[in-house]
Amino acid sequence: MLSTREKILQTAEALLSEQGIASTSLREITRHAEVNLAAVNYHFGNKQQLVFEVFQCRLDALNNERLQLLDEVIGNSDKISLEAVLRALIYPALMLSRDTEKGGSRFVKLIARLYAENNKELHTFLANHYGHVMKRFAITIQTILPDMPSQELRWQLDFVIGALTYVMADFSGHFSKSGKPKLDAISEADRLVAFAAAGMRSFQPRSAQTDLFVATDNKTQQTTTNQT
Amino acid sequence: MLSTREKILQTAEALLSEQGIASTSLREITRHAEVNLAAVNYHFGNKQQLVFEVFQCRLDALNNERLQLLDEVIGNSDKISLEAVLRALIYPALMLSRDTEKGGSRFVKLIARLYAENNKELHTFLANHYGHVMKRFAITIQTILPDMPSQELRWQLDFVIGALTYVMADFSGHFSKSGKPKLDAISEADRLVAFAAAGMRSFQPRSAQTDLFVATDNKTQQTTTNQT
DNA sequence: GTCTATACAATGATAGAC
DNA sequence: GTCTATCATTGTATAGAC
Repeated sequence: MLSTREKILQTAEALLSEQGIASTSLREITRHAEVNLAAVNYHFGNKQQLVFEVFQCRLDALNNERLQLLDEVIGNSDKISLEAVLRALIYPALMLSRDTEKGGSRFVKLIARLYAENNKELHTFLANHYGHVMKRFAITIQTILPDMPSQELRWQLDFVIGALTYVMADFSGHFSKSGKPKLDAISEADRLVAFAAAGMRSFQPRSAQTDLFVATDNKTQQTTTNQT
Repeated sequence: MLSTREKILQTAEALLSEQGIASTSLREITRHAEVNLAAVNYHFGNKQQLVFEVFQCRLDALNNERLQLLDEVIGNSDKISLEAVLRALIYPALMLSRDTEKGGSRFVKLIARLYAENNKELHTFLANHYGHVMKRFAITIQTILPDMPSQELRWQLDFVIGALTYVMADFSGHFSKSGKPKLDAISEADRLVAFAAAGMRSFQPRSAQTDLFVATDNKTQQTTTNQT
């Protein structure tokens, strides 16, 4: 027999990721879980905390898988390829987002919903649970691309995470009326890996990079890089 | 004197993008706008429609600016550079997201919040208001990179839009406790343009692309491209 | 057509009994 | 730990004034 807390957590994950946060009432959750309404407040404090805890376990599992893959990549060869590292970052996430059996795809949509809330609590929450993972990836990549300033690397990692989040949440179809033929997770991940790797490798110290742009009469092209 | 409808729209934009959708009640909006609560339902039907209309004018302005820039790029030279095209896509959005004076940055956060709702109405809404813009960019890029299959181009454009959305909403700081020194919009846009251009140019027909990956025992690397 | 006052069901949250 | 009862607030709907 599951504890009241567990019953709430499992029911909440299913309902929240299926219907969204705002559209799922605590009463609906407790009714399906066959527990009392007040039990939510007793065990989790309020609705937001419940939502956080719902995906915390999933988030930890995802990041652990990423780190394990990264360890394998580092351990298996002394010359690490950039693609392999990016793969360790991207694959687990995209596989999870395409896994309908264990509810992974629903969970991913829940993450996307949470993203948009964009509040302070979520900020610190993500910093605590994602921060060390991103840092490890950044450090590893820096051994592969030693000429890239660490700040530049962080921006580029943001680009990659942004693109990943976007395709994970399946926003992709939004811009075409017809929709788009689905690709399997592997192919889609491979494409993103190749795209990201090329983008990262393209970096070269400022100067030769801006010639190609067509000039607009905006502010002058001041580009100060404060770091080596 | 502003019409009731206008007062609601302006107040709603400010409050919604500042506090989020769920946290802003219709009563708060009407109180600040000094109009009656029922006026919202009369003029907009319901809360969701109000939210849509709030950013519709902003969205149109953004896309018109993009298309105008694209026209300039196409008109000014017979050999169009990929960077210039991506710039027309990225610059207006990133400039808007960094414009605190005219409320652009707040508006951008509102977009990000809406993204996560991920409902059917928003899907068709975005298809109607973004679809033709993306199509024009895709067509233009295809003249620059004629060897890229149009499907591949759509995925890559999704990657770019994803990365753009991410940095626009300023999610960037989420993964580090310390935060990150802000860059001006121009520099950040230039970085994303260079990153995206390199990623797009990196495409080459399947086969030579997968060698570098570390093998996992997942599904075989089936990648069918049904389109030229 | 435009606006107002009012009512209603549902929600998240809490206090207190057991 | 669990439950009942209750609260203020929410989005929405309607009837009627101008």
